[in-house]
Parts: sequence; C-alpha cells; structure tokens
Amino acid sequence: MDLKITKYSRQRDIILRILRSTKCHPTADWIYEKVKKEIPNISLGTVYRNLNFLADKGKIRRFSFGGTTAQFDGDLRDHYHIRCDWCKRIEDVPHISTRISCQEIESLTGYRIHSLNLFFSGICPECQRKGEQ
Amino acid sequence: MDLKITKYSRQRDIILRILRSTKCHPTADWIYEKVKKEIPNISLGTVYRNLNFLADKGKIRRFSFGGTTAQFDGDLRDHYHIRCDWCKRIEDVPHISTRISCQEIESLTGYRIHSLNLFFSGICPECQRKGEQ
DNA sequence: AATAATATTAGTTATTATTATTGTTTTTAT
DNA sequence: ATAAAAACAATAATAATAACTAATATTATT
Ligand SMILES: [Mn+2]
Ligand SMILES: [Mn+2]
Ligand SMILES: [Zn+2]
Ligand SMILES: [Zn+2]
Repeated sequence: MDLKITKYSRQRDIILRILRSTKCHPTADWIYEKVKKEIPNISLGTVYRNLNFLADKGKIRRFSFGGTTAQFDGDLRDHYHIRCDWCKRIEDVPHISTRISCQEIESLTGYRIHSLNLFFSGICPECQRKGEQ
Repeated sequence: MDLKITKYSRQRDIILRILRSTKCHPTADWIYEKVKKEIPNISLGTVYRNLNFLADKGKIRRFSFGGTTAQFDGDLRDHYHIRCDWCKRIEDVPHISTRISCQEIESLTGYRIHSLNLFFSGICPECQRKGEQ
C-alpha cells in the first residue's frame, strides 16, 4: 500500500518507468534487457525483487496467462485482456460496457473482493488472415 | 479436438479421472502424487505430457493464477474462479447472472473469441474471520 | 556535516517447474 | 502374428524464480 516507507532506489524507479511506458505486457526478462541499457550492471534478481515488490504494493499488476512465465502490466486502469491462441500475443481490451456485479459475487462466495480480472482468448485478426495455425 | 486419433493409455485415463474427481484446481505434482497410488512407477514427465496433451485438445483447462506453477481444471462447464489473496486458495464461482457480450469484444478487437475467463481475487471468509494477514 | 541504522544492490548459488531425450513397452492396424 | 505408431519410465537439460551474502546507497539522528 504505502510505497512511502521504502527508500528511494534508482533501479526501482527505472523499472517502473519502463513498465509504464510500454503497451505490451512484458516478462521480467524483457524488462531486464531494457533496464540494462540504462544500468548495465543491474542484475536480474533486482528486477524480479522490484517487480514483486511493486506488485505486492499494488503499484503494478502481475499475472500469467497459462504460460510458464509471469507477465507484468503497469496500467492500473480498469481494463481487460485478450490472448491469441495461435501467436500468443496479448492485447488490452480497452473498455467493455457490461457491468459485473461484484456485490453479487461477494454474497455468493462470502469473499471480500479486491479485484476482477477478465480475459478472453481467441484468434487475432492477423492469424485469421494467415489461416490455420 | 479429436481424442479419438490417439491410442489408449491407462495413464492418461487415470490422470483424467483423478482431475475430474476433485473440486480443487491441482498442480501437475499434486496429480502425480495421486496417480502414483494406482501406478507406483509412473513418472512426473508422463503426467505433464498428458496434462498438456489434454489441455491442447480442450479436454481440460490449464491456467495459473499469478502463482509460479500451472494449475488444471477438469470441469469444462462455464464457471469462474476466485482466489484469496492471503491463503491463496482457489474456488469456483459457480454462476453469475451478468452477461458479457462477446460479440461486442469481437467487434472491438477483431478477434474471434474462443473463451472467456473471469477471475476474482479478494479475502476468503475464513481469513476475514482470522483477521489481518 | 558526520554517524548510525537500515534498505537495497550486484553477484552468485540454489531451488523449482517444466521440457526434451532415449531406449523400452504397449497399443493398434494389417 | 507382425509391424508401425504412440506412449512409456527414467533421466538429463533448460528455464524461471528465489535465496543468500557482502558491499553500497539512502535515510534518520545527532
Ligand atoms: Mn493491460
Ligand atoms: Mn474450476
Ligand atoms: Zn494471432
Ligand atoms: Zn483465505
């Protein structure tokens, strides 16, 4: 919750800036390669540590779409995701008009709900054009 | 799609039966431990191979909820999931009345949509009772 | 400003999940 | 019964992530 109680770190700052400046949903390794251009001797462990830290504090999102590696999203605005089953690309679904009643889910499950994640999978336009697989 | 073209395998049969008979959303390793009681010398690789095979054929679901290991679900009926942020348990959300318009998403993104996954996270009733963390 | 306390780091090693390989066995088609 | 194909167990290899440690950077206190 409170990022204030932590000390400043240039590494964390840059990691957060890079994540926020991309539209893709990168892996720790992807971010590592980017940060290395600014801090050549940063270590992958630092990237993981800070990504997990930021995710735990709710400053970024961490998820994985069936794949084996975690992916991160610096965009905290309400939005959803779609993945192509063939080329595996992930894109934002910017806005949908339907409202899902979290209150209904809360009374149905007894949970206090923090977040709602909606993701679709299917075939992207490009793969549709290219045809089978 | 067609499981028919493959040869019969007792191992795959048992893996599928075990997955279908549990309400939890187990990892490959959890299933491995169960299968071992029936086939003591089965190998973990066989479990992985068959789970991936079944998932690729659409006979089971494979996903991971932020954690580092894949989880599987033998229940193909439309239903959604919720995870407790504290104890990490995952449960089914059996049914929700909201309608999400996949057609709207299709026209918005150009994707041909195959599936819709909805998952919530929050605090389970038990953790709420126990209090902080 | 100097000092002390502590968070964070780079570098490294360890762990864990998953996939690939290989030689053998089981299943199916002829 | 024979042969081809698929699946197997066992194992080695890979890849993702976490843990450790001594050094450094940041903050708080004097
Ligand atoms: Mn996004
Ligand atoms: Mn389920
Ligand atoms: Zn595609
Ligand atoms: Zn809980």
